[in-house]
Amino acid sequence: MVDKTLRDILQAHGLKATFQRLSILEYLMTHETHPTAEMIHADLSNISLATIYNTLDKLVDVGIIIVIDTLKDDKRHYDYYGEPHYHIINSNTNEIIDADNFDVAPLFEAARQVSGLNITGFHIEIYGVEADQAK
Amino acid sequence: MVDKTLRDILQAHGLKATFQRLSILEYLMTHETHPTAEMIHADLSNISLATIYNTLDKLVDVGIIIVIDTLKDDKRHYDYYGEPHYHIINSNTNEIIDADNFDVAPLFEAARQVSGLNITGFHIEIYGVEADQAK
DNA sequence: TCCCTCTTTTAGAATTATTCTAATTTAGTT
DNA sequence: AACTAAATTAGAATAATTCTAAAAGAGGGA
Repeated sequence: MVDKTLRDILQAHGLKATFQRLSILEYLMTHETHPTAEMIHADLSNISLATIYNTLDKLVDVGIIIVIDTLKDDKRHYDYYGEPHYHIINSNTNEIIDADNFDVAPLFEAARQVSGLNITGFHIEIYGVEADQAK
Repeated sequence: MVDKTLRDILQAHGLKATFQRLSILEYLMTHETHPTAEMIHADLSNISLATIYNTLDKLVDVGIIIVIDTLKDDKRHYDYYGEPHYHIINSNTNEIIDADNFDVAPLFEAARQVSGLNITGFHIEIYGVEADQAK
């Protein structure tokens, strides 16, 4: 049934449900680690690195996952994006916290007013430091 | 006097005011193109590419400029960040629009509540498509 | 169920943006 | 004017990501 759900998610986005895609999607849905391609490859070592990259690209294209590439390590991190959310990044540790306690509707409206575009998505990263070393 | 202001900006952030840094900072302040290191190097060809990268890193570190690396071209784009603002990205054209008609204070407060961190900055990118091709 | 076709996967090579190195120059101070 | 730590530089090195072209697999139709 997990498998069924995963198939449904892929097919709803027009992607064939291959073993590799099911594995990678499940991995992203069950890990809160915001992994890189290499990290996924280390755990799913029976899937080639090229396929990891190909699949991640596809999942990003259809909007199932998103990329975080603002970390200091210069690698792309991936995040399952079932529910839209924003990220809080601890600049001391590079830890990424998922959060959704903010309504983006007013921001969308502001962006629409400025640009005239139909808004399709967002990426928000908030940076912070541990409170006792703020200054 | 422009030069004076540029020196002041650099020195206020603890950076020596070299010819190269003055040139690159002025370039970023006077171009709305959100250029890459290569684009800057193409225009300021008397400055070595290594120095362009070094200088951009320094300017990012002290917060004078920010990086946009969510574009499809897989290159880092840089943006003078004199006044905090957010970005609206036209997914059809990759055009980046600077906007500031949104108060981030409530978002900062939400992030502080979730994380307990002292919030130091933000990165917001809103994606959109031209209205007549939204669906 | 069994083809058929188009898509996906794969290993390894290739690419290229960015970083590193070590030598030279420079900014800012004494 | 001299000093010293910091900055610049050319070119080599790195490594994340992309490409290639051959093999395997998914899913629809008969």
